[in-house]
Amino acid sequence: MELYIEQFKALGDKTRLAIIWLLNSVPGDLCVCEITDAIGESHCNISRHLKILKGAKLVKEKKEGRWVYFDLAKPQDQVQGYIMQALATIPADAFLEMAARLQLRLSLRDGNRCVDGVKSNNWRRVVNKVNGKNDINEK
Amino acid sequence: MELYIEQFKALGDKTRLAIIWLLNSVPGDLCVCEITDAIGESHCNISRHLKILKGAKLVKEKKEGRWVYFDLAKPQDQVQGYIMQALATIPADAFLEMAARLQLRLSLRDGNRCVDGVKSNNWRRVVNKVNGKNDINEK
DNA sequence: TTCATATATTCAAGTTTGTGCACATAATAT
DNA sequence: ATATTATGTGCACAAACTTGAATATATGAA
Repeated sequence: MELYIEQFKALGDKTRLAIIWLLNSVPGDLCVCEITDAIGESHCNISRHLKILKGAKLVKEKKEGRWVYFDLAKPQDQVQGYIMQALATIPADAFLEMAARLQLRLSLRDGNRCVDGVKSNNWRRVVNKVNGKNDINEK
Repeated sequence: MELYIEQFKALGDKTRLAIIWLLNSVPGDLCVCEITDAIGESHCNISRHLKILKGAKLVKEKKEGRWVYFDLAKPQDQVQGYIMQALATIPADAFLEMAARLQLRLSLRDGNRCVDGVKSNNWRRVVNKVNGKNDINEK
């Protein structure tokens, strides 16, 4: 019961729902800095939100040296199973720009692993290149 | 998107989750005062929580004179469908006492409609009678 | 070792939320 | 009309939440 409340509370936030949606949009896991650049918020904020999601057992983390990868957690019971299904069903409408930024960010990976920190030079370069063609990531 | 956030936020509260559970535990609808007596909080608080749930389109209301009945809302899309399924799956464990109070409260109905206000004399009477036998509703 | 970097945490605002109290509204009864 | 009753709302305040800035931790590189 307490866990359900914690889970619903964790999901009642724009940034955290965005994180969940990002994790649903890829087959594997995502690095903290990839999530940060895709959403475009400060890294400390993303870190905090990830901690809340982890506390609610909605995501699980895997450490690889300095990098920390997050993925959706396996449902602990039937209730959470339905919650995860609901989350997987959320349409892309409100997340199109963010989804494009994530794909761009994932193109920087090497051997399917993240090799760029938050707001790296590589990231700035590809963003600028894409911005020259269309207005992705434009405010 | 905003609606999903509002729905998750609405569900991230102990009292509101209790209200949803009560509505799931009966085939029909429930009167405000029945919900209030079953949960055992102040009527104004229950009223406010119901307003929040209604704003999130999780419950719908039906007015009958002075009495206002609430019921679970029909899902507006597939996401809410899964959310409602999750809610319907929440186990009774944490709500046993409350469920017993609701059944007792519903026994006061006349013609399947509520005829007693919050903390009525009838309610006090049946609660005292039951308390004489076991410790339901005991603090 | 020292430095750089990915991530986490502490602190201090500012904001939101939950609740008790009193009062307001609306519908019924007398 | 007045009284009663079921429900809703405004106010005030405490608790919880969100966030930016700075700082800390931890891992790897040189």
